[in-house]
Amino acid sequence: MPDRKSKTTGTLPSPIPRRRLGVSPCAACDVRDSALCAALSPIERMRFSEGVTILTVPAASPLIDEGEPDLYVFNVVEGCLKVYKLLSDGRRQITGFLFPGDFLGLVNSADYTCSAEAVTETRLCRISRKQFDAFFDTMPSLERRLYTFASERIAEVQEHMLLLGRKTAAERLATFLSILSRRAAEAGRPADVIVLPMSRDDIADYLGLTTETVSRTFSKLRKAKLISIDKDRKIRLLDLEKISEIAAGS
Amino acid sequence: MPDRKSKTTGTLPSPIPRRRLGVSPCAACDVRDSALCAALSPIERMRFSEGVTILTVPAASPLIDEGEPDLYVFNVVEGCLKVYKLLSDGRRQITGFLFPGDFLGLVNSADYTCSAEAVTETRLCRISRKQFDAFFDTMPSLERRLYTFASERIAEVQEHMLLLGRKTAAERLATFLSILSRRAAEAGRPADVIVLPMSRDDIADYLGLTTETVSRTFSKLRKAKLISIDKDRKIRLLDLEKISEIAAGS
DNA sequence: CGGCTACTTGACGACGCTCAAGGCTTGTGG
DNA sequence: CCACAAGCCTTGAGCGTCGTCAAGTAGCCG
Repeated sequence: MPDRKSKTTGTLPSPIPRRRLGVSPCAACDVRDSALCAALSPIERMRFSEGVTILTVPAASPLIDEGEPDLYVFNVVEGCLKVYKLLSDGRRQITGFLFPGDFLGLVNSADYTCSAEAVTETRLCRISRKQFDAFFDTMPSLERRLYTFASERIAEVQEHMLLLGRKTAAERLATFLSILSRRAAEAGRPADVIVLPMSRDDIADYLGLTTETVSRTFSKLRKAKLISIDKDRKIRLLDLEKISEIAAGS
Repeated sequence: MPDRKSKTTGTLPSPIPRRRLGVSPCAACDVRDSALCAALSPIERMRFSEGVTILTVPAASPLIDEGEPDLYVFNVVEGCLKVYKLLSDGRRQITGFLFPGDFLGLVNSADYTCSAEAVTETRLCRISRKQFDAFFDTMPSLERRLYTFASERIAEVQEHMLLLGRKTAAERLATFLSILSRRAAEAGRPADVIVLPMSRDDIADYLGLTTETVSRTFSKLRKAKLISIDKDRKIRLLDLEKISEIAAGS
């Protein structure tokens, strides 16, 4: 317990200074208009921000472990997280990757139902579950938005269940690339260039495959001239339409 | 569209008479204390019930189709539904089975994101999405409970993603049996006897397997003396502990 | 009784996994 | 600046689990 705590919260550098200055950390937040907090009025956001701590988690560091008490919820401000479940023998299923604007804490139970770990260095804003829940009573718009997030999340995981249960390796990877392409476009970046922050291992555990199969399938897509693979895990989508078709099950 | 409507709502027998009698259909509802409606006060329930229609869907009849406008939400009163997604070539993933007390409509988007079909003859209470949403504004407890349902649902599908992505056939089936056993116990029935309302095909599409594999795996569990298979899809769990162990990944 | 559907079982094959080796990049220390 | 180690990724060979195809059985209903 003590060493775990040092691992998860060991690197909280700047938040207190910021608050001491009387400036809400939310004021300069990059994701405040897309994240959960977009539901808050300026005054509400001010109140909200009093409970908020900004923390930075280095790449490959654990943030939460399944089974631990659900003490905090998080907004991702910058970077990338992976959320996953483990079997006792080490088999792992990554249930999702979280990017800026995403909320970690939709499942509200006594203990965390998943583990989470930083993929790249990740900046988060954190608030205690207790405080967060308390805001509900006075801010119905927050609860509404939280429900909207949960609803969208359920739609997403339904798609992912279809992928895991019924799609081939090529279809899975094509789906993965399509999703990231769409997210890139939504973030205002080009839809045909994708930077993968995560390793082949992570992709495999997200898609229910092995590293080797992911690697082979990348090669297959490359040889079919559907993608090109640059340095630094950068993928160029050469035929977005065809990739979408494969993703949908040809 | 017209013929679909006749299929989904073609068998609506009793609701209007009931309302005419001035008796809320909720008054005699079997699931009103476990379903979403448990969040409502008697007065609220009265108001709520004015918008409610009870309908009965025969076994194997479609209720909603993915892509159709999201016009209604449902509570299952009696029976069993399957909710699923299809690929264009017919591959199917059942994302869940719904039983009495379960809510159909957690995903709130313009169109249905899944199809649903009755497994056995199913009694449902239906309300228009529009009316349902309108209740939120005046009944915060309803929204709170809806969020609770969504939260629990997300926890469930995370488990199911682990199953689909990482578990073996035997582990999947053992997990399925464990879940149904727990539900039976929660409903006050013995935990070691399970009646499967759904076909082997449905189980296969829920677990990401084929009928044949499901059948073979049932046989394997039977030969290992972990279960016995009676008539009428009745399964006796002979070693609940061992089944749970297998479900968890041995 | 015949036909239908659901389920079971067998034989075979394929897709993806396991095991293994090798290449490439990155960081570190001599 | 280079040598070396450690990861990460790729590729190959062989295997196994589960899918496919097919036949057979059992229960149900007209």
